[in-house]
Amino acid sequence: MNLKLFLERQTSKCLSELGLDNSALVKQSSRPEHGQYQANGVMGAAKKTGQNPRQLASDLASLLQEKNDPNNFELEVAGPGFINFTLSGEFLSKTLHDLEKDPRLGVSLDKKRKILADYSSPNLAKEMHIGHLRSTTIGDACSRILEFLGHEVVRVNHVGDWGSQFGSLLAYMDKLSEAESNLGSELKDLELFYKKATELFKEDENFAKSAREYVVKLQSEDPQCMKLWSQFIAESLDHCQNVYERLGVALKKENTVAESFYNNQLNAVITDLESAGLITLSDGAKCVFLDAGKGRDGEPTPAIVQKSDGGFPYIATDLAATKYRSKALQVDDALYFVDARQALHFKDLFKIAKRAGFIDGNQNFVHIANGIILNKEGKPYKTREGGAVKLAEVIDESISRAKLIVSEKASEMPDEEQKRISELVGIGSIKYAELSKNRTTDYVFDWDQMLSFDGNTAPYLMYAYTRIRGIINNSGVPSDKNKNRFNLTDRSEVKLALKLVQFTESVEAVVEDYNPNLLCNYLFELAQIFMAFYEHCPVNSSEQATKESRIHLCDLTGRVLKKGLELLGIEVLERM
RNA sequence: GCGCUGGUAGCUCAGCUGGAUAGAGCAUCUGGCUACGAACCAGAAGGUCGGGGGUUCGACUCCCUCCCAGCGCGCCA
Repeated sequence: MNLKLFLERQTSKCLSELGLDNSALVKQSSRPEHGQYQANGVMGAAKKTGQNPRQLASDLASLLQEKNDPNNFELEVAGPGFINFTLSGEFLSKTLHDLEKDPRLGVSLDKKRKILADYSSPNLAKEMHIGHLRSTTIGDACSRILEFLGHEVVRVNHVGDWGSQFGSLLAYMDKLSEAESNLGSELKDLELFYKKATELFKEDENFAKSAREYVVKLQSEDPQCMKLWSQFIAESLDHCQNVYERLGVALKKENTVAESFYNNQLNAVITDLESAGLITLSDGAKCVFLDAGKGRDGEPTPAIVQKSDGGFPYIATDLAATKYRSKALQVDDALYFVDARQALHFKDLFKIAKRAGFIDGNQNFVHIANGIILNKEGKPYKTREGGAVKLAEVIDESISRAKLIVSEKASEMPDEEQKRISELVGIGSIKYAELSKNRTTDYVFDWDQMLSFDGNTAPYLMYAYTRIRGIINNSGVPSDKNKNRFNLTDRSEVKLALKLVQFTESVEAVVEDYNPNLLCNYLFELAQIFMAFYEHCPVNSSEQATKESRIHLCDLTGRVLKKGLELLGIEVLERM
């Protein structure tokens, strides 16, 4: 049961019986002295009708008492008109007992929707770097959570596999194959490959000429060119897939729908825009003028959907994608997990798509913007200039740092197990570092910070889990559920119990605006509360009834931690 | 020039549709391993929430203005 929702409904119902249609605005209390939940809506409601807020709060409290089982919670009217709720131990214990029997841990299913999640979406011309981490981890976590809530999630990796940037790469491949170099091994380091190709482009006239010709060949789908291109793309996709697998990201190759997939739909898109009367010809380019945008010169700026040379800029591809997602896939929602610099692009894109009838009014196409990762100087990494830390490198470094600690703290464990622990701790740390931050703010990349294993980090949560497993394994108590109710006597038991029943509140909060950091906050707080409980309340040395109640509390905490971390895409260990 | 983000403790960040005395982590200081696992716990210290106005019972949150930083704005993706 969602306690917050329960109290909100009860209170709002009573409020409306008093003739007021305001929401009760029930929230988790800001401080323990104010109970466990508080209703903030009374003051606003009183203001509307000119009543005395204290009086209204007190009337409302009486009505609430009357309509509810008096054994459920105590009420207190406080301050200018707050109502504070304190749940009874028995009510909490009962709620917890229900939670224990529920494989979904109190999280109910939503009305099912078909939701497309477009995330990661790297450019295949280059190796994945640190900048791709946000979209990838946030998109993945949100997808997992939406699935858990019962939605059909269509994962899409909209990779960049087309455009003029491939000219140099293909020309370089051509050059290498002529020189009979080992193309395969050259391609292993995509970053270096890209760098060499761009350098040649700058320095070598002939090469530059060849590169430009390859752009044309690519557009006309020249067979020899397409062969090289396919080889390159396959190599690059393998690289991405390798990163996803190492990171434990649920993207599969079959989730890839590359830009080139839409090539044969682009002309139709332009025709659609023309028949919708949206196209204006300007300097030979086909443009859509939107009311809002003004450029540097104060003139309205168009979105160019077809260049004067007949080529298509990426908004054309994206328009084709919205149409495809809407009409062919028939999604209810489409979430684009892409960095905030694209905000204007998506604003234009969705506006045009709506006007052209690609998206209908019931569909939500929305840009879930994430902040960008900055370098030490506080500047964004420029993809085109390179220099961004490779994602594969971050993974390697994190695992090797974890290895160092594991070999020190768990030297008695077999090498295989140490290796496995290092991997999960290393990967978990990276993902948690990313997910626990607010999605929208930019942050400076720092090795030590991202790969820290102390405090509010993945290892802390994983460690809490191993402590729980340790207790349970030593307890000798069989893990059959449906036991008696919890016996919550110590304050730290009550705190833990309350936190556990709030799991559903945090999961639901995430999808309200796609903020996985809210779940991270919750899990960290849960682990902290558990740690305090662990210090205060002996489990296995307590007398039988207390021991059993506490074992169940531990077990439930473990289940919530495991589930929560799983929703973030992080695995737990039995010991570490 | 216009637009979009953001500015909270020494550092990195939370702060949930306006709610009660602004919270964590790291770093610093003090205490705790013959103890269900010290990747931990208990405690201390640390703040004009960028500045200034305004709205109201109440503002980190909403409005205005200014300052600072980053990003975006006609043929790159």
